Amino acid sequence: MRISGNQLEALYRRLYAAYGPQYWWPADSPFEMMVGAILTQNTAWTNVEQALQNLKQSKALHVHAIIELADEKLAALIRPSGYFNIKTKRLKNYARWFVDAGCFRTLKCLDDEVLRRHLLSVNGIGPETADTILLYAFERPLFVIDIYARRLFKKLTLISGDEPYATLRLAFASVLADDVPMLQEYHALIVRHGKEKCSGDATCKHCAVEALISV
DNA sequence: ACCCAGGGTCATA
DNA sequence: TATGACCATGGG
Repeated sequence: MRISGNQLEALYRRLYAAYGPQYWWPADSPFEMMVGAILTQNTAWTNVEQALQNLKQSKALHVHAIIELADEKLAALIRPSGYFNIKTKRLKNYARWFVDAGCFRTLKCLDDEVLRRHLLSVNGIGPETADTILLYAFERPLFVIDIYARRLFKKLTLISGDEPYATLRLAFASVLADDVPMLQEYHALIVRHGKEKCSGDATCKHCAVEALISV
């Protein structure tokens, strides 16, 4: 694994030039963002949109509604997002933790690493979900390593792709600027790029981004 | 019909 | 520490 700040900045500029700003995370509130982060685990976002829409229509997209709603009712609402029984438990675990921890008013005052540990203590919140919540709901500076990031950096031969999450996280953290808007945009662009298909002609954005990076 | 998607937990060795 | 099974819908 050999990652340099210059390479990461060059890649960011190339992604931004190709796709422009993505305006992530798509959510009307921080709490909706956190719910979406759990629902999208190993699931296509289009499925999550359906589930979020169901929750909105039932006025259930609120901490207390999640806590009070019967498991069967909640599971039925989030059904389109898949793994609905597991995700029902995870949403409830998270909502209870969030209230017990004092909601945003208290949580936003915690140090980055303390808050991260706290998030990871919730059953159902792993490193990726915790980091997306930290970056987009709590606006903490960090680089999210998801499946798209692994694929892209592997393709660019900057990583092997099977490094543990902690290894990649520390490697990126040591090299990237603590620029929250940039880091939010960076992750969004990587996902956007991952979904983009090759157009087949010379104007292909996908191929332009993946061309060799000269530092 | 098959494959995978904006992961994480738990049991096993 | 490191694999493997499991969870489940919807779109290509």
